Amino acid sequence: MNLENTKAQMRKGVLEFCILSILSEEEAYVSDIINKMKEAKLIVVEGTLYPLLNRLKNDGVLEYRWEESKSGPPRKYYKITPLGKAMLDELMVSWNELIASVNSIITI
Amino acid sequence: MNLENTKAQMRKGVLEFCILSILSEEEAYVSDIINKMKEAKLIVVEGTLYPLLNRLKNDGVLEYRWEESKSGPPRKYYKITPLGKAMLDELMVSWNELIASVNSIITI
DNA sequence: TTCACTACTTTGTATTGCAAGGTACTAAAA
DNA sequence: TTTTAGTACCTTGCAATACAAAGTAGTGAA
Repeated sequence: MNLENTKAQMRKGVLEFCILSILSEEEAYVSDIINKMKEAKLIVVEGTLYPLLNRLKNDGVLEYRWEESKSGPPRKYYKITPLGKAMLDELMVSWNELIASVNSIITI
Repeated sequence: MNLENTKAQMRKGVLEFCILSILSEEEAYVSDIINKMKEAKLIVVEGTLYPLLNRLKNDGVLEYRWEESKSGPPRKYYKITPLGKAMLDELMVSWNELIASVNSIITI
């Protein structure tokens, strides 16, 4: 048995979807995102997030701006692009379809 | 944008959960599983399934028996073990928690 | 100038889904 | 008998990616 592993797989599956969703509400930098995910009981760490955000930026679904901070180095604030919004809309559909699919399996 | 990729990630996340769920209902061999997943609109292929079933067997959550076939080589029929049932129960909880988590994020 | 804190970045590893190709069994066709 | 078709199981190699861990660099206080 490897419960934690399988649970982690589930969590990973919705990672991008959740991050796009968070950034569709308001700008955020990495620590903000980690905290918001944590509030929703979804643990995610720096080493995961930086490459992921970069990937999403390269895909054109996110963009960022630098902002000075009073307590340390400047921060990269990410926000969603119109293309990202479109993708989020489609992922919302996919997420609901996935729930329906899983539901149809577990209620045989 | 890389929608198909992200959708695939979501699907992967629930793969083990769905397979355990299917095998908790009745024995099945690989083609059965592929077909049942397809009915639920979840595509999965041989190359994914064989290593996965083996992994789950090694974890003690699945077991199998051979059965002769009239139309070809013998088939490996998999079914869930008591340990697998226990895991499935926990995954069911995790799945519902994940839905709640994602829900709390997308309805900010 | 040293330390603590914060933030961004990179490297290395392990997992794993999947395409593609391989082996082997049965039975029917040539 | 040999070939072909169909079915089923298995393996190899690759690419994606989450994550731990270590690195770089900015600010301000001790």
